[in-house]
Amino acid sequence: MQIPRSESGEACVNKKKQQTEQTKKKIADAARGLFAQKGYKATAIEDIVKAVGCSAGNIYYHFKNKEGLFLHLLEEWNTEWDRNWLVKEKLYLTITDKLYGMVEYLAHDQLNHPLTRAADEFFNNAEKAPDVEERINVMVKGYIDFNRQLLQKGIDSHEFEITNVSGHAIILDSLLLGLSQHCRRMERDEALAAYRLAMDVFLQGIAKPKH
Amino acid sequence: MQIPRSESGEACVNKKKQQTEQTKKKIADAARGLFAQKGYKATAIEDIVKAVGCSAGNIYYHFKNKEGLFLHLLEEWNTEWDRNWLVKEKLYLTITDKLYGMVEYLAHDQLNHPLTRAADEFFNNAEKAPDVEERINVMVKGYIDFNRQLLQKGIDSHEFEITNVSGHAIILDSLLLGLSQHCRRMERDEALAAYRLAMDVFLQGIAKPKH
DNA sequence: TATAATACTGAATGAATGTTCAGTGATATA
DNA sequence: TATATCACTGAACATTCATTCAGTATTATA
Repeated sequence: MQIPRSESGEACVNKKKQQTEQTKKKIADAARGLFAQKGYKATAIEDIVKAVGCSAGNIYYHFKNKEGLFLHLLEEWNTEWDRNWLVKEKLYLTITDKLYGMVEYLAHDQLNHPLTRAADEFFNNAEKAPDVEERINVMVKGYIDFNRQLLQKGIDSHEFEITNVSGHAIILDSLLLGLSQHCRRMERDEALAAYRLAMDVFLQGIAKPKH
Repeated sequence: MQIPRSESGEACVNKKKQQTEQTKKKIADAARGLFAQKGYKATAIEDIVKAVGCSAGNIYYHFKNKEGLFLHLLEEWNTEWDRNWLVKEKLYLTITDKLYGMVEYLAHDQLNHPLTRAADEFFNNAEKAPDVEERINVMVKGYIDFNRQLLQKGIDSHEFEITNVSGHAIILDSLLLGLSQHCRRMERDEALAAYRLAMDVFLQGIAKPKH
């Protein structure tokens, strides 16, 4: 790894870096669209090649392989989601509201961003290299941790009264994961209603017992 | 379709019918094991051929194609499940207990019967012929109807007090669907605990508000 | 300017595998 | 016994597709 000298060399070194970044982005953008539209397996490298207008070799120059390209897209999507959520989160005061806001955003994001379908196809595919398995595990842990933190905050603020936080974090993720699969068979409004109802049930399910 | 004359011809006609049934069963059994072990896509017809000891053509003589064979296994599994549940159900008096019993049985069945994994792979695969899509839709509707009926009974017996029965039926199925996917990353005991906790949350989530 | 490093090409590779079909032997029917 | 139906064979077919790599073009370095 070389660091360009900031005075003279910068523009020159950047020309390559910029080119790489630009190409990577072009590939990623085309791939994202195709994966979302056709699914993971049904999208051939050849399709991406045509869409980008570059060679197949170039894709393998910038990404390890098809799996690596797809994982890159998923990780990009996750960081983007986190970034946006950090802004939205501030709009809600209670954790209960945050959870409602979260599923609302999640539902909108998934409904507008059909990479979910390809992701489910990818995650549920049985044949996976160990390094891929590992990157998926990290992602799943991330989702559950996200839930855990939210739930913990709700406990701290005395909105819920659960003890098994990790367990409930998985329950919540399961609910949302299953729902995202069912929502494929629904209209938009129906799907949004289902997400809200799911959160109703979950929140009542972890609510403090009324005395 | 010819009906064998019961007196003289029976044994003769049955010889073919029996052979067909026997072969179909042999293929189904071998395929079930392989799909469960290796997943849907990773199981080649060739593998099944080797396991059964018959020709590839024979499989296509008895089943329309690979998808048809797999769907046959799923439908077989479902009817078996229903048949067993009908017996078990009687052990539980309240609907609440029935629901706990149901997830318990579901969890055991899925943990012992790893066809679930292949099923998820199959269901989540993007490329499906229209007739396959249809058979899957029928199955999914069946799962939701099953939940709906249980919930309706719980309403009739005044155990719950929900109005949107169909919606809750989907929520319950989502929860169980998502959970079955998470449980792949768990130990057996952990998975069983997760199923129970899920039902705790769901039941409290639809419980009558205490006055 | 010469050399090195980088970005990119695209045809060739190579393996996997679902499905078919002409043909064979066994079984039922007349 | 002759004919028709059925259960079965298995090699060949047809297609798909991720991945590689020897070589070219562009850009940076000394």
